[in-house]
Amino acid sequence: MRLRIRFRARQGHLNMTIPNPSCPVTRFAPSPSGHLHVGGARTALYSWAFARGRGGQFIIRIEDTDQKRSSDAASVGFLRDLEWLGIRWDQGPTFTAPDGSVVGGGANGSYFQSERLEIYERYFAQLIAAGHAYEAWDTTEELDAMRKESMARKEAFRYRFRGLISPEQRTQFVAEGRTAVVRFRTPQVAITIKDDVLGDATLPAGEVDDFVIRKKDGFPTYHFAVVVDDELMGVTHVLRAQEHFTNTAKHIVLQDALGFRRPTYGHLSIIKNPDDSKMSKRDKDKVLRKAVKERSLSAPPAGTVSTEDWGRWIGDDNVQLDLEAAIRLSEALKVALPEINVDDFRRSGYLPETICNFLALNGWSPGHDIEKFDNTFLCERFSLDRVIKTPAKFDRVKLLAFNTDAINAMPREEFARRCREHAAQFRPEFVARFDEAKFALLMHACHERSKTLDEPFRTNGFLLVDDDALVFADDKNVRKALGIGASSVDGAKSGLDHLRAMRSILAALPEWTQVALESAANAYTAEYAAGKIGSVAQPLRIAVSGTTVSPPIWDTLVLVGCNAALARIDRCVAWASALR
RNA sequence: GGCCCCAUCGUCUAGCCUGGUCUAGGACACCUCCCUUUCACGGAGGUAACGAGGGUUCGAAUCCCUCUGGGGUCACCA
Repeated sequence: MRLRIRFRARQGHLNMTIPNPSCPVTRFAPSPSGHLHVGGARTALYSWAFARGRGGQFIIRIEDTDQKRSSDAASVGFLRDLEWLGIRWDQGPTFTAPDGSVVGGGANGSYFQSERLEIYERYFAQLIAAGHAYEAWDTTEELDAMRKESMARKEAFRYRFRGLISPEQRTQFVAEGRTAVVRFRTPQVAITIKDDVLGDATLPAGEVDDFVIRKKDGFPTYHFAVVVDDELMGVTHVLRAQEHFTNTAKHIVLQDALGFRRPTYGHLSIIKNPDDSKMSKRDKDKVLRKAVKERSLSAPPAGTVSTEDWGRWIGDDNVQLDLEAAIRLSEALKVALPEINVDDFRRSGYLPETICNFLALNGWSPGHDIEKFDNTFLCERFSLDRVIKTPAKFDRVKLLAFNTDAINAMPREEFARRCREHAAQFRPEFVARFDEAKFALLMHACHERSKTLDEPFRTNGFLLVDDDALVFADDKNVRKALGIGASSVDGAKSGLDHLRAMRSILAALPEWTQVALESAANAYTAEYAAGKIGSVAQPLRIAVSGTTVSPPIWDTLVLVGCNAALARIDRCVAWASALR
């Protein structure tokens, strides 16, 4: 059995760290396809906090044994998202953080499974020599047929050892062009899984079949690689998604056959969507596929997805569109993409510390009605016995409330600084449009009413449009504020009348500042609007922003600027006059 | 379907292990009122849960059993 794969790196993997039993070693081991989603982020957070709070080590390992689905870009994305959340690894792929510090490295590398093939080979050989594993030559078609047969008998298909083949038979298979996989010869005994979250569970004998440990392409399967690497990297505690719970039996029999130690396991319940479906990294694609199907589209809308990508994507439900393409397609199809990935939440302006806090609370609680805490507190207090066993729904509304609280509690300068960083990445048009002072004013004006770092930009698009291009909303609120369609009571002035009057007053102002604007408006209001500032402010707001919602009006007027404000008022007066 | 796991307000959860202090606490959402130049924030109230049925016990959200409901898993994916 000789591998034809070239090893990319092989440094360091013989230096095995002997863990101090009092210091736990945990790991987060994503497979690099798609993006880090909130479920994975929570697993990473718990694993990190568990090790950190106990003076242990936290490892990142990239499980890229599926050549078809793994990508380097995804690996980098995972690392970036983790680092952004404040989850830093003691060992793992090296990564340069935005602040310039380097995370990762370590003596137990490589931390990419695709670079550890040589190691796995040794253990395959060990297992085969001991009679714990054997070559199996079945073709995919043969296996499918066996599965079908089992299904017809209403039984679960379980592959069993079917006796050693003769050397002649083996030669024959090779001549036919067949390639063998290696299967583990699972002992037919009951297996007890010890789990610090779910408690212990015993699988009856015969539940686990002779599963594949080495694929045709020479790569180990997940089960094999995870067992070998956890042992070699000295992992003491494995926290992972509940979908792996039954798999643990496979890992246990493998560990026993290999003479490895058993880590302590903790399986975390899944995180669900509000509609009870499983929250998955494929949810966005699911939404898009549904929309495509409903519209019976046979080709991608122009400018969204390349024909090649489209074909691949349509042909295989496991294929995910990259984010940019997904966003373009969602806009073309007019459907909203659910926020699933850490990256989605960052784009939407959520704070990493809030995400961590909220994620931690989704499945764990410190007790005593404590809800708001930081990662330091989490590390100090996190324990497996307080992890919830039941699946939880991810409540974006509550997350937003947490984010709002965190933003409101932030010092003004910090809010401005972080918004600017956000804008630099996601809203460059605002950075380009405003000078330092005006940008600061926008931040100040929006701070207390912002729920995310993105909100000052998302809600104030009117600041960017040309005066000629501003669209005035023709809705109930606008009509009411302008007095359109209403008959005058006792000769009182309408909002539109106030707007016309204020136009002249504003045009004559010696300086365009909040103080000057406000005092001029107050003076006018006292005399002509019975002191009701709202009846004057709202028409102005509509004129410069197009709607009845904007930051505080005097700030808004300064942000828009004198000339633009007057031009907009003129346009608004003309527009509203025509409405009557 | 086989196997495994789970079960408190609409949602996230505290309480359960070590039965009484639980006429079940907090948070988000929702409703009412107040504040207010819009939106948002904020303030004061309010509605709202132990899945069902059996036990055990003086006493059960807490312990046991059954049912029901939910989840996970049965790949050469992880």
